[in-house]
Amino acid sequence: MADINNSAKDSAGKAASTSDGGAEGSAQAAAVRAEGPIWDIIELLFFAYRDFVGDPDEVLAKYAFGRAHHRVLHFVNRNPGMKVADLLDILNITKQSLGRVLKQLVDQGFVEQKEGEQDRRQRLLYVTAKGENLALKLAQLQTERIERAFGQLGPGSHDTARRFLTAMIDDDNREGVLRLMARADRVKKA
Amino acid sequence: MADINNSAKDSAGKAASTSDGGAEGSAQAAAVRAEGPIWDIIELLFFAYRDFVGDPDEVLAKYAFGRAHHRVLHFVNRNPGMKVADLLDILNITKQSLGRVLKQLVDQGFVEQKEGEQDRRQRLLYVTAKGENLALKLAQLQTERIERAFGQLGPGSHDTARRFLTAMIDDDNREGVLRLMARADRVKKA
DNA sequence: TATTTATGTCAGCCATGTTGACATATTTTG
DNA sequence: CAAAATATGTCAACATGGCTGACATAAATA
Repeated sequence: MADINNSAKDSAGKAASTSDGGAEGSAQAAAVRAEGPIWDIIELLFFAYRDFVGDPDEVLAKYAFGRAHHRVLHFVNRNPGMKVADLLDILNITKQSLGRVLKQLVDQGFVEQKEGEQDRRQRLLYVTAKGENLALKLAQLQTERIERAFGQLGPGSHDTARRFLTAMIDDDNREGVLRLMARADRVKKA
Repeated sequence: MADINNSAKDSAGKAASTSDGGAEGSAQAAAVRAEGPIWDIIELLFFAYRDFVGDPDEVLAKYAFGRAHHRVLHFVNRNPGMKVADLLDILNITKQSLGRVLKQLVDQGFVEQKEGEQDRRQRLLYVTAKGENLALKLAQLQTERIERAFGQLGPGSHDTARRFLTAMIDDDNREGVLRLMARADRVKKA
């Protein structure tokens, strides 16, 4: 409630919404809406994401790294042995852009590249111990925020958050993302 | 900048309270987890947000605008009559950075500035009809994605998404954001 | 052998963030 | 009222991290 559905209904105050009358939830989603932007989610995504990615910034600054380094470090840590081309696909940037930050990470000993065994053209990417350390430190900051959020919400919030975010991904990309994540978990376990 | 206040402490859920027995919520979050990053949410936030902000890009490109323009246009549309200083606070950028994109939006007739009535130093910001048009077009794209997501999830998903995202905002920023959003809704209705 | 593939690199452009210094008009204050 | 504070704008310079285009190299593959 709070906003949208210009249906003249009021909403006023009521900040974080407590339990809310359950009735309108379904009616609103299926029938009532259908007109006017969903301002609350649009704006909350902006603010939530801003704070979420803001956490690691101070730490990164100490290494003279930016968010680009963070993204690279994150995915290499999560997918050890990945190809440069895979990383490019995930990040959706050009190899020139990647090259810059990757070179810094390699030069400073956070990431290393190993020649592929079957295909020696490949430079498979791995984090060093130092790199894993930093990746974990950054992930921990973000995890604390997520846990604070889950702590404020009820049980099952992890699952609903995951389902919501998953549904927000491009239809023709969702499977790929989920496969990537599943594979990362598998590899990490080994 | 921006920065957080983290500190791993605080969790006492207030503000978003769940309505039901909060006991298990906190127990689960505090006791059961407590080790290892929450990789899935971290990564899903990355991918979901990437697709979410990616939608408007094509449209913006037609006007030779970028995401910076989008953000300005969005908040001015949502908060007509806001001061430049307010916008700077929300966007968390310098006035020089804002100045560039704002000037373009004004020059091209998407935003206009009016002298404040009580305080004539202020340049209050308003979208023009043209500006509102574009803002709505962009918001509509994002709304469609959100609706697709809600359609895939059950009823009540709007509410749970809102609560999750709200809880992800900095503790010492949440109230301000909610106040801003509530005020925007009020003004729009008038 | 010829071609394609995986990767890297040089050079330069663009968008958008930053700092610092300063200008101008207006409001507030001592 | 004069002085200080405030709201905004602007000039100049710089950093980061995107981009394109062109080209180089080694290795796999046809």
